[in-house]
Amino acid sequence: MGTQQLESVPEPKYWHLKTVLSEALDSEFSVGEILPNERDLAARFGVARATLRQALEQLELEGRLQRRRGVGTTVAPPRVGVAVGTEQHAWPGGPEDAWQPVDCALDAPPASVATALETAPGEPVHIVRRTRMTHGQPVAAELLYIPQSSVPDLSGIDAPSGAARARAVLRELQRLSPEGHDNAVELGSARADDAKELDRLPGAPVLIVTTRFLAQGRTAAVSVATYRADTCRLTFGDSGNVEIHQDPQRRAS
Amino acid sequence: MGTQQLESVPEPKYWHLKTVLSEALDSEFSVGEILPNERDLAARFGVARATLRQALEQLELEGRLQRRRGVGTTVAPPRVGVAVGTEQHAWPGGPEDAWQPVDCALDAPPASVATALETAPGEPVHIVRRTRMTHGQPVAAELLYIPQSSVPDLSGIDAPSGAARARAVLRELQRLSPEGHDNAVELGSARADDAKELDRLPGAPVLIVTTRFLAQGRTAAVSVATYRADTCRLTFGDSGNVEIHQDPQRRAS
DNA sequence: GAGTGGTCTAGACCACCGC
DNA sequence: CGGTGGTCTAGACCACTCT
Repeated sequence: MGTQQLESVPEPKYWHLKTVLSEALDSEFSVGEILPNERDLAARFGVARATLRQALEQLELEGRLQRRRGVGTTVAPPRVGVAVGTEQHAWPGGPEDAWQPVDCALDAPPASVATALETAPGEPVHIVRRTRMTHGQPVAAELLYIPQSSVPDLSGIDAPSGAARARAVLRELQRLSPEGHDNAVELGSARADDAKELDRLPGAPVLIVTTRFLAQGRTAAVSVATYRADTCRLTFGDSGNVEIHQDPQRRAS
Repeated sequence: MGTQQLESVPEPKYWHLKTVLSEALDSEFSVGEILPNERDLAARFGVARATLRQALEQLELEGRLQRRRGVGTTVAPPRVGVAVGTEQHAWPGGPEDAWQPVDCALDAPPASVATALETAPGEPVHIVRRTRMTHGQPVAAELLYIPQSSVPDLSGIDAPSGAARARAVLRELQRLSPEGHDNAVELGSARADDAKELDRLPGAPVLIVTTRFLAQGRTAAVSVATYRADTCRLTFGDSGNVEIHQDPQRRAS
């Protein structure tokens, strides 16, 4: 055997590519800059386009790149921190609520939500659609499930649907006395309708935050929010509003 | 043109495939069951293997499937809920700590961690490696960064490294009075070493939980934990230990 | 050794964007 | 209309696991 084994543990090409590109991004590119197109990049590295794309996909997953069909691949800005589970998000419709109501309907929720709400399967509940913006960009789409028993005094509302009715439902929900909430975070892929609102393609990776809102000893509402995984870092501030900004003289009073 | 357009809005094949497979998983398969191999499945649906794999990848991302090289594709069990940011995880080395110390070293942390710890760039800190198990399976790997100033009385410890030293460092860390902590969650891909510990391939999707532990008005330690995104659902219990178990007679005293 | 999923190639065409 | 990323094909070989 005159040939020599170049790598005893050969790492995949796309993995090596990803490393090389990642270092190039750090040193030779700045945020917003446009990369060469995929065909050129593939040729430059001597690999098939599919292999290059595998590397780009991972870098996009990690929030390093942003790719848009018909436009090109750009260097992504650092992920934005989005507060979840604090006052900002504490109770739907509250004064510091970061969500914008979009629509409202009355329909049967998914089985898993019905279980959490302790409603009968197929029993219709209020479904409020909301979106959340940060820095002018949509970062999350939400479905808020509110059983009719949580907002009993809704008879006087004339708006049958739309944002006006959504606001009315949230206002009624405010009358309950909050007893807390809990969250769960998991990875998912964007449904077609969420993808549209988030300005992404269907199937894009998203962080799904499920929140149960508690009042009067039971679950008063359930929220299923899908956040763009490429651009968002979800923050859970359990220790007050601690800022990371460099401000060495800052001190609690 | 005698041909007829089958779909005026043609959704991608892999997307349709994913839907069909997802429904089949619900109705015709049970947890742990082995699916036909990729070549057979692709032939059965009349698509290339790469296209089928695109659908399988998404289903794996959503936690519906589990694929293992050399073995096959199986139906995944529901994601396990993993408590983060509660007493279970509150302070490293505490009585209800879910983590197992593995190793300990003294080295310079990444720049971002150094900033959070307010240490000089390049200044070595204790780096404790830990793993977290649930139901006998590894679900997370962690690097805990502890500045030397947080554990000043470590001179009497003889173990220079290894799990014994890790436990000693954690014990010293316990002497500080905790003032809280905050978390951030984002999507990432597994580094080679983490992937090995998590029994996954490098690049597998992971949920990265960054935790700052506060004591004496400063950041006493920083934890960077990578959770398997396919099998884990991270839970943040902000409302006490509310159980989901059906127990209608349960009531707070 | 047989069978599985993982990687890689060299093409092709499509959907979308901006000019 | 030209250029971009997104989808898809039909192969090939490799790394791994199990028997």
